[in-house]
Amino acid sequence: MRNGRISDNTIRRLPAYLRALEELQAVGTERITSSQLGRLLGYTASQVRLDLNCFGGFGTQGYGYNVAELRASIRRILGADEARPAILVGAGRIGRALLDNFDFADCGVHVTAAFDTDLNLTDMYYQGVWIYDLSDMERYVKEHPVEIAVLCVPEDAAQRMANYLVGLGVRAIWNFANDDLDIPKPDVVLEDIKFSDSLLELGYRLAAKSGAVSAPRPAPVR
Amino acid sequence: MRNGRISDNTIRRLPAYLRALEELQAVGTERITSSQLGRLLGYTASQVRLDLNCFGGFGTQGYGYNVAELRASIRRILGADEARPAILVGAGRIGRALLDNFDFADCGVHVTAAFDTDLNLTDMYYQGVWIYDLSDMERYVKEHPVEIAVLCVPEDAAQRMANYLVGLGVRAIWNFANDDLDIPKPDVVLEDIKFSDSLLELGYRLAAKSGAVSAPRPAPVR
DNA sequence: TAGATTGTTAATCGATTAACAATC
DNA sequence: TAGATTGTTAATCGATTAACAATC
Repeated sequence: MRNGRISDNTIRRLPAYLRALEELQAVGTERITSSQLGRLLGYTASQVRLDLNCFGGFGTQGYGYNVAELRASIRRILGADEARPAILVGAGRIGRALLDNFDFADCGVHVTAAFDTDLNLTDMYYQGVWIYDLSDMERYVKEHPVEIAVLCVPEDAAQRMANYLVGLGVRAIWNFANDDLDIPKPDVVLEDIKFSDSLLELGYRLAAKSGAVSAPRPAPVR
Repeated sequence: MRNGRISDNTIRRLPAYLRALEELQAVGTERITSSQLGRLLGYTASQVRLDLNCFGGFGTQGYGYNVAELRASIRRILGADEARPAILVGAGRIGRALLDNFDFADCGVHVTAAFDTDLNLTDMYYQGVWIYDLSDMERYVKEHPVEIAVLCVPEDAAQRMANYLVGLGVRAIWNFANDDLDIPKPDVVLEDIKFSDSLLELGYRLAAKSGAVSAPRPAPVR
C-alpha cells in the first residue's frame, strides 16, 4: 500500500471499478483477477493493480480479488455507504429530474430539503423532499447538518449562490450550472456536471471523424 | 501548427477556452495574451499556446490573440455553429429537462424529434419537439438525417437501445444512462454524462479532506 | 510443492512546463 | 527600432506499462 498523493486519474477510475464490481457481483462472480477486471474496463492489469494498491492490498497472490470484498472496500473509499446530508438549491426542471431519477442514496448522499424562489414550487413535497422558499435556506443550514449543496440554479445566479453557500459553511458543491465557479475557500469540494462541455466534445469528435477539422488528409500516396 | 494526434486532454480543454472567450467578448475585451487566458483558467501560458497551436496559429507575436477571432475559430473547431440533427431517445424527466433548459443550438445541435414508449408522453409537442412512439423511430431515422442520439432511457434499456441506434446508423450517442456502453462500431462517437461517477468522486474528495480515507495519519512525531 | 497472481519496482511513454528564437 | 508575445523546441515531470520477486 503505497500512499503518495493519489492522482486525479486514479480517483476518476474508482467509480468505474465499482460499477464493474457491482455487475460482477450481481451475476454471482466470486473472484476476479486484475487482468480480467482490466479487460472489462479497457485498462491494463498493471494499472488496475496500481490503482487499487493506492488504497490497500485488497488482493491475494495466486488468487486475485474477492469481488464482494473489493466492492465493499471501494464503496467505503468512495463513501457510497454514507448518508451525507445534502440540499437541493434550485428545484426547477433539472433539480426535480434529479429527485425523480437519480439514486442519491446509492452514492452515499441524502437530500433533506430543497429551495427555490418560484412560489409555484415552494411549500410542497416533491418526491418526499420539502421545497422551502430560498429565504429559509440560511436558517435551515444553520439548524441542520448540511454537507453538500446540489446547485441547480440558472447560470447567471450560480456564482452568487455558490459564494453564499460557501459562506453558510457547506463543504461541497455539486454544480449543474454551465459556469466555471470560483470557490473562495480552498477546502470546499467542487464537482461539476458540464453538459455543454460534453456535447461540444462530442461535436468535435464527430467533425474529426469526418476528417474535416484536424484529421490531416492522408499524405498523397505516389 | 503542429498536427500530430491531438490529445484527449487538449480536446477536453477546448470548451473551457471557448467559455472564457465568450465571457471576455461579452464584456468587450478585444485582445488577450496566452498568459492572461491561462490565468483565467488555471493553465500555464505554455499550455494555452500549445493547445491552440494544435489547430492553427491564431495569435500574433507581440500582440496576443484577438478575442473575437479566436472565439470564432474555436467555435468552428467544436462545430458549435452547426445544426447537427439529433433525436431524443427517451422523453422522461431527464430528457424533458434537457429540452426545457439546455441550449442545444449553442452547442451546434438541433433536436428534431423525440421518442418514448409512454403513451402519456407520445403524440404531442414538447418544447416544440414532437414526441413519437418508439416504434416510429426506425422509419424516422431512415427518412430524416439524424447524426446524434441523445440517450435518456433507463439504465437497463441503455445498451439494447444503443445497439439498435448504432444499427440504424446514428453517428454519435450522448449517453445519460449510468452504464458503460459497449459500442460495436468503432467510428460511432460516444460521450457520457456520468452523474454517479461525478457524485461519487465528490464523496471521495469530501472524505479525503476530512483526513479519513487515504490521507495517511501523520507519522508520529517523537 | 508448483502454478498463479499479486504487490512493487524499473522502464517507457506522453503531457506539461520552461526556454528561446522568430516576428509583429 | 525596441518591446512584447507568439510559435516551437528542449527539459522536466508524472502517469502508464512492463517486469519480476514475493507469496498465496
